[in-house]
Amino acid sequence: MDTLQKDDILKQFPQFEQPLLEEILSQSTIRQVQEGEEVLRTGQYIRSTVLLLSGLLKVYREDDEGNEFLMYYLEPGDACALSMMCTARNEQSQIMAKAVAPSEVILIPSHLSELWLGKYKSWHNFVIASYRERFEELLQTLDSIAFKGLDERLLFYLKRHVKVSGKQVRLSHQQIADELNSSREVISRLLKKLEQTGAITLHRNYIEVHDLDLV
Amino acid sequence: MDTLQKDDILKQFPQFEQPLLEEILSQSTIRQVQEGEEVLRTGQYIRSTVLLLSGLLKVYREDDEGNEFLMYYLEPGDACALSMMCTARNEQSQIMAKAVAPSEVILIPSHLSELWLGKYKSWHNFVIASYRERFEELLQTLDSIAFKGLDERLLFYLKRHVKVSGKQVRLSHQQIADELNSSREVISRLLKKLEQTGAITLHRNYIEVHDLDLV
DNA sequence: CCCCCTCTGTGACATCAGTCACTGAATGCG
DNA sequence: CGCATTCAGTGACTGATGTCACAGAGGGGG
Repeated sequence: MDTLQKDDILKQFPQFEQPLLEEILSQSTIRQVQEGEEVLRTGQYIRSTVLLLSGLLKVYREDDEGNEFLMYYLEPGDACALSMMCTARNEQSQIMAKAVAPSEVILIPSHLSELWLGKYKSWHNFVIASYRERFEELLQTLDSIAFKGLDERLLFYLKRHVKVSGKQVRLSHQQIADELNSSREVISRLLKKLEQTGAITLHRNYIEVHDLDLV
Repeated sequence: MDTLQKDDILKQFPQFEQPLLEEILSQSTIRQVQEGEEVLRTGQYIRSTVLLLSGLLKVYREDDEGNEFLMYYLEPGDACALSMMCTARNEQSQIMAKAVAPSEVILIPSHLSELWLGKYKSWHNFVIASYRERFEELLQTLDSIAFKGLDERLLFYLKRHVKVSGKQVRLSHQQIADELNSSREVISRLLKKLEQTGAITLHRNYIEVHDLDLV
């Protein structure tokens, strides 16, 4: 069992040094997360760094009235950059993370992830790279909200979704509307227009994507 | 002169260890920046980590059509987190940074700032803290764009401006509109409304802020 | 002191997005 | 099979923001 887990981790995090992998195996816990389950909540204290072993997480922001918008997805091999930062100062999460598929996450106690920064070069590089990648993705999201109309944002959203989970987008219009902080009717109309261009085909509860770059 | 500079640095970065300060003094360059001058440009390769010694920088995003929006301000003692991250991989800047007042910046060659992460605990903490603070500010900006109407965003903008440069806001309506990616007429109207509540008084080329929390 | 240029104020209108009200279609369950 | 529930489609309306056109105010330089 242990060796199996080790292989799993190795596969997703091939860049880690051998001794680091050993430490991860012996010191961290692996948690199974169901689809729809929350991994991080806004306001929660963070005591672990979160690495994703399998599945898919969405990281999003939620305001006081329950509005939300998607920041980015985390795929196997990714880490929640925010959980690394909060960790260092024992602070509260500013974001929500929820499994959109059954997932396995590795929880590394804060003090270790902190310690490893100095101890393992590969860990240090991984943390810096994670910060940077998330920051960049966040900037892209920000751009699309700040500069683009809903039609382009929808395209951007669909492209990203296709990238992480394929051309069968299994989402209702309502779910999409939520993640874009919009309303169902509006999304329905825009999707209809997209269908008319031939880029997608609409079905109940899922969308078949053909080619979004045509548009 | 050297000792004067050292005192200056000490004053803004009291958390740095003595040997680190020595290295900064001997290895980095200090650059005077005029008001309006660009410190970082989108697309530019970054070879230095940027620390702000005096003055004020605004960090913002610009799209292909010249639209912009403000991400946050950097004050003396702050660092450009993005310049730290790009640095590590010799990558291109994703953002713009411009002096909004005459400023002095410290430019630290990338390889040193990288090296110091392992060498100086205080540097390491500083870098992590910078990442985190910028990320949080960016999230706030994002929230206001995603969830709030222009009226609230304007309030948020004014509050932030007051915090970094006082209650005499020396900006034209046009400049504010640019930083919020809006248009002058709209900002004029909203400011007028604010004036009617007594929160501010409008003048040519500047706004006198009384109390923004009244609103 | 006058002229010009920039900044500001304001009404009319256009456009995008959100809301409401309703219909019909697909699915699943008893 | 039939009903209930969820999902999707659509027209009418509203409100916020952006655009256009223009007027007036303030300040600085010749």
